[in-house]
Amino acid sequence: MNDSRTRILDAAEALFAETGYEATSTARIALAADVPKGLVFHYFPQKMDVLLTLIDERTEIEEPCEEPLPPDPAGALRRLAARLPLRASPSMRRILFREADTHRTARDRLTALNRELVRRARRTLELTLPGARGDAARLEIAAATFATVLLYQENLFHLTGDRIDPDALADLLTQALT
Amino acid sequence: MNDSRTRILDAAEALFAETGYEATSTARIALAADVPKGLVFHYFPQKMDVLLTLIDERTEIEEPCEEPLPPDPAGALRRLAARLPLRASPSMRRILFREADTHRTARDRLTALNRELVRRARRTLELTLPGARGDAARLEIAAATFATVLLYQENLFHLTGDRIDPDALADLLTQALT
Amino acid sequence: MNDSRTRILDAAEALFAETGYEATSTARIALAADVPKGLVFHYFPQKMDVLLTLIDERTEIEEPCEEPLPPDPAGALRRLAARLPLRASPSMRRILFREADTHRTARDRLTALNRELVRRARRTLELTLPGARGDAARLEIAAATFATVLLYQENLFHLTGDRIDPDALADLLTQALT
Amino acid sequence: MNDSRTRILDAAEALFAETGYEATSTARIALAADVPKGLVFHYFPQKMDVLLTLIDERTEIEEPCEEPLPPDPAGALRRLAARLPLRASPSMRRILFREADTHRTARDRLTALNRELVRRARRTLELTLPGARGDAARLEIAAATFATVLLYQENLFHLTGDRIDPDALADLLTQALT
DNA sequence: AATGAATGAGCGTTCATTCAT
DNA sequence: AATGAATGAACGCTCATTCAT
Repeated sequence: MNDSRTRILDAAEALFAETGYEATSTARIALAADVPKGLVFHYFPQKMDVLLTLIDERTEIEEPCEEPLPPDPAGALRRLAARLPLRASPSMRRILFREADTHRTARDRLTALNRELVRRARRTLELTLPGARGDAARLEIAAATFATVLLYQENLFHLTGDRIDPDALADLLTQALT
Repeated sequence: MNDSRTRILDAAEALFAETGYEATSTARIALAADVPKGLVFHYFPQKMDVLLTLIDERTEIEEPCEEPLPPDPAGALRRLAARLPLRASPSMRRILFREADTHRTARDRLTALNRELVRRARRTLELTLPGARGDAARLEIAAATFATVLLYQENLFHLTGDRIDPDALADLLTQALT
Repeated sequence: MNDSRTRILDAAEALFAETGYEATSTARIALAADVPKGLVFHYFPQKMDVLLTLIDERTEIEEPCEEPLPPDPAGALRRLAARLPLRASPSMRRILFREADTHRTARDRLTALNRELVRRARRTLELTLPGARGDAARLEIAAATFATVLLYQENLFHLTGDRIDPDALADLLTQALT
Repeated sequence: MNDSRTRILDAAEALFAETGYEATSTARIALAADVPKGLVFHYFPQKMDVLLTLIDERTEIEEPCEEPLPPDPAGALRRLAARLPLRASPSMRRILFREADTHRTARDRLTALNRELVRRARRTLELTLPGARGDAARLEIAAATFATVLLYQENLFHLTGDRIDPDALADLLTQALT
């Protein structure tokens, strides 16, 4: 069965997140996965394929679910934060951010994610704050700010040990727009 | 004179920014700097010393200058954004962000920058919005958000081509707190 | 049936001829033959067995046929050239020549071919030039030369695009001996 | 000094001749040369460069020396055989022949050599056998035959253990043309 | 007979680092 | 201070071969 393949991906995910793609050798991956070195290349002909497969199989941007929004804007934004449309472990997020700088596939995925996040935040605000629709520019800034903070949460936490509470940020931005 | 040393650092800065620290060999640095391979190790006994030296000599977090603040909060925040207290070339910024994830020195420098940014934003808001001092938590969120956006702006631009206008964000956050 | 076995040998023959035995992997053979990798080793327990089998089954040195010789020596030599007693495809000939340098089996086969060629040329000359039998040494040189040219013709053509016309060579050597 | 480089080339020459280029690992070369593995790549960035360098530096087609020819054609051909215009050890000749089949550089060198040999043999015969100049075709065959035998001497010897005496061949061909 | 996952030795190559000069 | 040959560990990857099914 695909036990070995999964173990290789698990090990790679952990090691890439911890030390980065370049600094992680295929031998270390095999060791951590407890498989022989050659097997890594049986499943992933090139080392890069391990990274691409991780991004492909372990980050997914969810379809927007169109269930009714909470009527209040802060509540709606809070729900967006809670259901960040990126199904990916913290490890995968770090990998995505780190490798986006040098690997197109990671960059493309991250770009798409950012775009989607902004789009949803904007839409949420438009629907729940009909009065603010007049000031499109302000609304856009708020959406982009919200997306940025959500996106870089993981990185920031790694830097400072602190997180910005998305709920509090949602409240703050809502207040700014009303 | 120290022409060679400077050329080595210049070359390393460009290469680290472009391909990352791990993927840049000392031989390539020497080649790009047009110095013999051995000379790199004359000035920097370990490859890591090149990175440390770059961070040490080419990124600097400015001392808080205590010149009088503009009286209005939005104006004061705007000035903070315009004078991001990080003296570093675009290349050095990319290096700092990229390597912060895996190299302590870069992380420490970036952590310090973030901390300083938050501190200044908080201080600015406290001084210009005396009425808001009562709600320390909200003020903190606003400061942290402002710092985060400033910090990751460069990254985001590299990803998406869009920037969040810091002035507009300053306005938005000010409004939220009043 | 033995469809797979034949396809493996066909693929190996083409690949060995094109890239050489050493530079052809069993995996490539399996791929070209459109059979699973494991099957190659089912039929040929070692990679070398593929080469040995090819030489064994696809090169054959013909038995000397003792049909009456043309009476004139040049005509007789010409017929020998026209019926080079090696039944083998162009691919197999290239394999034989190339691998003879390093693999005993190929060398043995090629040695046998050369010996047979010399033997026939000598015999032809002896029978058709009874007067020349006195000078065995010259006759031997002529026979060996004829054999060499026939043997390396293919190689030379591959190199230079030129062929030595065996008929003309037969004429020339005959004249030298009369 | 270049002691190591020479030892690497010496070792490679012997091993390539014995086992062929593909079947000779760089590790074996280093071992035989008694240098560390890494040094091979210091001098020859790619394994192929070892072969190319050998061909470049250790096979040389000499300029035709225009000293007066012996007046008799057989003597002149004999001298050509004795001074085969290829300065190359027996090892290098085997390498040249073997790798010519798959490596363009070796093929080009061998082609040039063959062409030059034929040219000289033709010229020698033309000068010493003015009467034969009328029959250019026969003269060409004789020259090509002589060149072929000289070229493949080494290979033939490896196959059969026998050599064709070039002097005797020179005599034979001369006789054929007179 | 047929399959493809598994194995580990070995390959060509890279590389940070050392060191004699 | 400056140089480039030397070094050997480690890298990504290939490969013939095995084996359970």
